[in-house]
Amino acid sequence: MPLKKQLSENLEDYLETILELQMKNSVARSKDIASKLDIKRGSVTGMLKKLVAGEFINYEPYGYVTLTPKGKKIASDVTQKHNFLKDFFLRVLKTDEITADQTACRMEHAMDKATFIKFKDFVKKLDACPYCA
Amino acid sequence: MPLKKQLSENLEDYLETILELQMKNSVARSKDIASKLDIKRGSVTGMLKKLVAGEFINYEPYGYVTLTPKGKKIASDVTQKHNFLKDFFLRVLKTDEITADQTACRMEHAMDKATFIKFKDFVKKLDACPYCA
DNA sequence: GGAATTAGTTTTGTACACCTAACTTTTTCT
DNA sequence: AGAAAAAGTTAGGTGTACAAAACTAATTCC
Repeated sequence: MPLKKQLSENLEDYLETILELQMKNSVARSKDIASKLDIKRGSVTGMLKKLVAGEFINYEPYGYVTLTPKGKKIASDVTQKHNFLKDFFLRVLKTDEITADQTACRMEHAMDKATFIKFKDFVKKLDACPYCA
Repeated sequence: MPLKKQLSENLEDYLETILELQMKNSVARSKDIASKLDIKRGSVTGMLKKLVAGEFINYEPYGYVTLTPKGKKIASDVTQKHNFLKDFFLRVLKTDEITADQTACRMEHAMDKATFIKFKDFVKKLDACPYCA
């Protein structure tokens, strides 16, 4: 299995979930990843192998999952996008919480870094606007 | 092949492309769909079958592709989202044309109807803002 | 410490969306 | 009309990501 440069949206979601679980529980367990992503445990095992192959996580059978620096970087970036987008939907567009979260979850993969930076600047300016706010 | 209620992002892209080709060339041809979506002709045939099965298009082997009312509705909705998002990236965030188009193409599937309406209202307000504009 | 429970793994199979290559139909051109 | 080119189809194969079910390892709890 050759090392891939670019991760699928899917694997990004795994990394995001792993980071979240690490934060909350200090370690990420296969079972919890499965339940967060709403998939079966058996499917997780296979995906973890891919993430190991790509050196995004450290993992040995029956062990805990931890992020490599490379994996952590990606997980952080995706999480940041997620939170920022969610906040925008919630606070600016005033959607409900669940929609905001779901939409952010799908969009976080669609926005490249440069566009995200521009978007952040835009929202910052917006928040300072006496008319729009 | 059972009729599916909800279309995959992929099939939405096909419908969007078919509409675009219909506009431009008055009819949509398999070859042009393939080249627009950057896939092989053989793959298009299979996807057209699915769209026929779901009653999103009219199509018979070696014939032209036309959208059913149902298919046209979806194609129009997606196209509208695409154009609006692209305009936002281009005009408000000031990204380059290609990035705007690509990002819109990925995001158009991620935004549900209600959120899109809120987003449109937001941009309208924004355009009227003396500070932000 | 050994049985029961829980967690993790493996295997087999499915669905989707694509490709290649060979084939057939249609169109074009002389 | 008939050959050549273009367009479309079919069949077989790939990779990704999932499920179900049987299996194995690890934990928990008397």
